[in-house]
Amino acid sequence: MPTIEERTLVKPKLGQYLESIRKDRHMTLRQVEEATNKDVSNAYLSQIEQDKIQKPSPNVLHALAEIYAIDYAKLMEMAGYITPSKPRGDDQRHGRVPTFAEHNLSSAEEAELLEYLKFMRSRKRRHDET
Amino acid sequence: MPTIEERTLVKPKLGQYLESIRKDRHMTLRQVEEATNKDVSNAYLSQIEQDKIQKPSPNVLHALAEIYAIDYAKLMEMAGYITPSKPRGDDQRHGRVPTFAEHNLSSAEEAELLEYLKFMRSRKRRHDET
DNA sequence: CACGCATGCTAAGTATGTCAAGCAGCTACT
DNA sequence: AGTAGCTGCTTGACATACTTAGCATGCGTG
Repeated sequence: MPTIEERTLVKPKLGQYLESIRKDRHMTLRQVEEATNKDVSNAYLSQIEQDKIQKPSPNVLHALAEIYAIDYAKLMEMAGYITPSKPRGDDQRHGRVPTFAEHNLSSAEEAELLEYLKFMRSRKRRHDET
Repeated sequence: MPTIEERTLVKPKLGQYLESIRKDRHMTLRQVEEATNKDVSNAYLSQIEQDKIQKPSPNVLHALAEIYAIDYAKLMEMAGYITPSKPRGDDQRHGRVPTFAEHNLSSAEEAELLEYLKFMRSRKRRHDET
């Protein structure tokens, strides 16, 4: 299936945008490579700027956003990712306050509890529901 | 300096988490595949749940977040992506929405989990083992 | 001129996300 | 027995992000 009218949907390309930003900051490809601590190699950045890479990974975009001091989410959008873009101040949907919220679960504990929950439920086949 | 030991740090894995959510929603791999309009194949979801995929693409995570009605940013974070909402600094006690909020725990399950948490912590006081 | 050497770029390779197809186990029904 | 339908899972192939080494051009020096 041909995608719907690619031509009319041509948005500002990620590559061009990134190149213009870099030029604006008066940086070379290798300077950016350095500045990002090799997170983005000069060769790779070149490919990105020429739109040879369709979707650079979010982490790469983040590195670039940081050193250029531009908006990470904007880059994500340009790259075709769906941005979380929810500064959602609104809280949980169900009024039920999660019991484990106050328990300061460490990540490891959380993992273990999840495991145990899985075990519990797998063992419970018979009478589900309350 | 990092307060916790990174090597033994076991975060709740993305796969484990996704599997528990799917089970909680009483869905099969293929149902999810259908629900996401084939954005996520059942085969691939299986691999994700078994942590055979290290970083599923954001778009895949978004599809899953949508049908499970869970937080996209949380999945992104779990997958190791940097989210626009800065997680700056080392936080081992992730402050975000608690994992168990999405699991529709029955009170019986809640009680049992609490008990198990108590047990875990009493056991860990002396020995911390994987 | 030649000799660096910095800049942007490319070619070829590696790593890994993703899918189509298919397999093993299980349940149920005739 | 079969056998049909789900279930989760694996495999083999492909697409593409990403790397490493190197190229070509320019731009200065001695």
